Amino acid sequence: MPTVTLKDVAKVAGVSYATVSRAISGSPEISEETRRRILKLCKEMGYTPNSVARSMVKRHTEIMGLIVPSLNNPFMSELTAHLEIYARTRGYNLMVCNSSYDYDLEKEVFSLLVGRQVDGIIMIPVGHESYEPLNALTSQVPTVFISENMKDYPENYVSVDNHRGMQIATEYLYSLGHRSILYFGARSDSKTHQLRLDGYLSTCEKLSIEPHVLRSSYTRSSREVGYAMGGEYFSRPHQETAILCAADMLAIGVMQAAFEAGVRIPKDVSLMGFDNISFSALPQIDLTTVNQPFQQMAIASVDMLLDRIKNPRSEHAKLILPPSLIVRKSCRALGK
Amino acid sequence: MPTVTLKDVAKVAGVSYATVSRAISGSPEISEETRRRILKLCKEMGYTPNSVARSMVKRHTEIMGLIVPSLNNPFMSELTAHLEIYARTRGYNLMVCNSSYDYDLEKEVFSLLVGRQVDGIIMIPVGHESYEPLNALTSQVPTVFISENMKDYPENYVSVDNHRGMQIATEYLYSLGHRSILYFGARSDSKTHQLRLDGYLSTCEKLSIEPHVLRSSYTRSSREVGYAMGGEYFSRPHQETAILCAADMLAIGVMQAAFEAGVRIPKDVSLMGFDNISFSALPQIDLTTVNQPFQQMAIASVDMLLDRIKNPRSEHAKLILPPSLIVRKSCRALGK
DNA sequence: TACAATAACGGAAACGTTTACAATAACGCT
DNA sequence: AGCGTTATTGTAAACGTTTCCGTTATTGTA
Repeated sequence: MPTVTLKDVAKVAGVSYATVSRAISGSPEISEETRRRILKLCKEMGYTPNSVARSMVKRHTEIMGLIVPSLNNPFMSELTAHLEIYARTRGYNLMVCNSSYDYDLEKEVFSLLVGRQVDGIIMIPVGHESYEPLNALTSQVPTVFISENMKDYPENYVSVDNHRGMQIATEYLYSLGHRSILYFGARSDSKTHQLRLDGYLSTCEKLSIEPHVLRSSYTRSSREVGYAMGGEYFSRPHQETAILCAADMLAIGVMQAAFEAGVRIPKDVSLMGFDNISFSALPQIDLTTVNQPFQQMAIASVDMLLDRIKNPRSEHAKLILPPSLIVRKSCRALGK
Repeated sequence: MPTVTLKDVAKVAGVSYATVSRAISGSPEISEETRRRILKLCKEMGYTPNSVARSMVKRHTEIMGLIVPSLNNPFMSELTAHLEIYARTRGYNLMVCNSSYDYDLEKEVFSLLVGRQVDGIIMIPVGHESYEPLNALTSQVPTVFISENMKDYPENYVSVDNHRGMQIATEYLYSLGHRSILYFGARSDSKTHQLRLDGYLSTCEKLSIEPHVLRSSYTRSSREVGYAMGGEYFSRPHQETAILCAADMLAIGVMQAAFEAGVRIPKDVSLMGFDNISFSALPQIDLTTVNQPFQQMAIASVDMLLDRIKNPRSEHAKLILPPSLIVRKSCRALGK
């Protein structure tokens, strides 16, 4: 409890505390002999540098803020794990905040984090129509988004190629013989979902098949939403042979609704997701989906942020990672 | 980028910066008039208090450290979410670290966090035989564990009553007519798993049925481990009518193995888990299990930590929350 | 009117570091 | 011997707050 400081060490070492500081910081302007002596003393006295004091003078904290809408969603938590682990290898700790899918809360925690003097912020934004209101915030501290961003407000972000991903998915379904494909999406106020929808729509056009879109009034792609949408859909007459969901969680909810409605997957209807969260690999779920390269995204995000911290005045950066198809058992080929 | 400080505000307000400080901190020794004037000015100038500087003089950071073995496990991530949200309502931010189930890494990040001057640490420990090696660490900063702790080294912790939970589970299976119950557990070097096993064992004895225990050589209760254990089990002759798993993730893995081995749940064998992670409610899984009250545990943990921060010299505290039975569809009653 | 009490504010120290600058010592060179 | 270098160390300022203490102005009281 009685924390030992630089001064304490200096006192018993009989040197000035600048010397002690130099010993620990690995400064060259100190003799090897005294360095060893002091380092040994530090160990003995149980000295740990106070990084708050250090941050005070160095003007940076070596802390990154992370804002996520939720941690219950495996997509977020898996990403968070990668983020934290990689950031730590680069000497940064993560201060994590839930925005709970709340737009105001998101802004609030953002400000909170800049007050905390984080060196930068990584943010998985809740769905926004526009990023404009965030600009006042992001000008305060280097920020990178994980997810697409509005074109009219270029910012730094890394993302999977959502448009391409849905194209891949749609084409896959088409190649299986499906001509009537229903798209299940959340409300499109998020750029991510807009791009996914566009990917589907444009591919339909290219393939000359008619698009069918069902969009939830909710903005979140949760299991509950998928369950509700699926329930309603299956309770009415329907003729689509495949359902393409904007997110795995949605698909898992749909699967649940299908199960309860007695429609079998993939026998009666094929089902695809997007994200490739770990649970979609469960044999009971076994969802064919589009992969997001989580770890790559995490690494790219912190690298990008690091870059912007070093070089805040640089051009806005973006990195769009390629998605890939993960074939499992939730889709079947249509006999003619 | 040119951050505005107290002094800047003071300068344009024409007061000393002590006055500005008083205005924001809500000190009584300032006139309402100047306070309003200064607060308005702060808004205009976009001043945000530097909490690093504040921490420097106040000697606390209002930051809690959180150490978890993993975030991929829904048990951890759900808990983490609750922890963060509740801590924030109490004015604390969370610095999250993965120990990656690595004993040495756990100690390393612990030290890292105390260097960061966190006011306290909440820790979900990787399984330990003994907490003794941690004592050197926990003496440095108030710590509360989530999970049972060694009896010989009393520490602060909150936990679900693991013993009682397994007792409930075993009795439930018994009440369904099962007399031959297999216990699937991870290697027992964690107190949690020890207590769960004991709960099973003692209940077997009470009920006069013979216990059957299969323990993994791995310490983690992951889906992969459950899958491997289940695969091996189902590939040999077996006669147990029910399998009781030490954790939901384990059970989900077993379920996968059962599926592939052609054994149907609950028709051929009943299956129970422990934890009640959100995914166990999926209709495709629908696992009967024992509930851990996540939110209660989260709230209790930060309250307990807050308490110890205020009062470091107090008695060690512990809180054991009652588990409850969650009946779903993975167990069936045995006809005689 | 004089004086004590109080309200409002300013000055300055302190928190534990880093670092620019100054100081000293040791050394090599001419 | 004197001087410039260099290596090593010390001194002190700075980072942005909070807070103790002192000062001034204002008010109330006798």
